Amino acid sequence: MTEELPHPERADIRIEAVLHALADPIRLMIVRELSTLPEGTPCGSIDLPISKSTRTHHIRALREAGVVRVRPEGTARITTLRRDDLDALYPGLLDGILNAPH
Amino acid sequence: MTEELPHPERADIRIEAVLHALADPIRLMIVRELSTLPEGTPCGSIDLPISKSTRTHHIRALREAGVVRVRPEGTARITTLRRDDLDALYPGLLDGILNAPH
DNA sequence: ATCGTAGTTCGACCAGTGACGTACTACGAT
DNA sequence: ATCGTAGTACGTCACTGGTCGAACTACGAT
Repeated sequence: MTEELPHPERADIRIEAVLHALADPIRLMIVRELSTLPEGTPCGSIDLPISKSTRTHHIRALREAGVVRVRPEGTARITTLRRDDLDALYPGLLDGILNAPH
Repeated sequence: MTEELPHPERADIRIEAVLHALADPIRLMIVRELSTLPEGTPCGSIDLPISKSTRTHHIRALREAGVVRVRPEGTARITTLRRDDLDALYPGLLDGILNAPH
C-alpha cells in the first residue's frame, strides 16, 4: 500500500476524461473540498455520504483522469488537486468550475 | 415539429449537468463544431459517426443541460452554443474546454 | 397530391459505472 | 504480538445512458 500509484503525465491527460471525472456530483464535491482544504489534509477527512469503498472508487477515477495526485503517507493518502497541470492544459476550466454556484 | 423546445433558464443551469453533457466525446465534437461554424448553420450539417436518432439524443442532452439553444427553422433545426449564458455562469470554462488539444 | 428531406419518438439492447458489503493489506500504537 | 485505523480489491447488483432501426411527423418542392 506504500507503493506509488500510477498517474497520467500532463501530456496524457485528455479533456474527455477530465470532464467525465468532474461530471459526477460526489467527485465534484471532493474536488471542491480539495480546493479549499489546506494541502496535506488526508482525503479521508472529507466527509461524504458514501461508503469507504465507493470513496476509493471515486478518488481512483479522479486520479486516473489526472485531476488529483495521490501520495501515500504512512497509512493515510494525501490527495491534492493537480491545479498546475489543469491550469496549464485548460486555462480557466478549473476556476470556472470552482467558482460555480454550489 | 415547429413548436418551441424547452430550455433551462440561465439561473436553472447546473454545473453537474453541463459537465455531464460535455463529458461525452460525440457531444464535445458537436460543441467544438458549433463554436467554429457560422451561426445559422443547421446542426444536421455537422457530420458525425452516429445515426440520426443518436444525433437527436445528443442534441437533446446538450439542450436540456443548457449548453445549446435549438430553434426550429422550416424543416431544419438551428443549434447554437449558449456562449453568453455559459460565460456568465462559469467564466473561463467554455474557453478552457474549446482551447483544449483535440 | 406526392415525394424527399430533416428531425423526433419509441422500444430494445448492451456496456459502463456508481453503489454496497466483505475480505484483505499495511502501518502505527499499545 | 495484537489491535485499531486507513485504505484497497473484489464480486455483485441495479441503473444510466449511448446506440441502433423502424415508424412517424412536418415542411417544402415538384
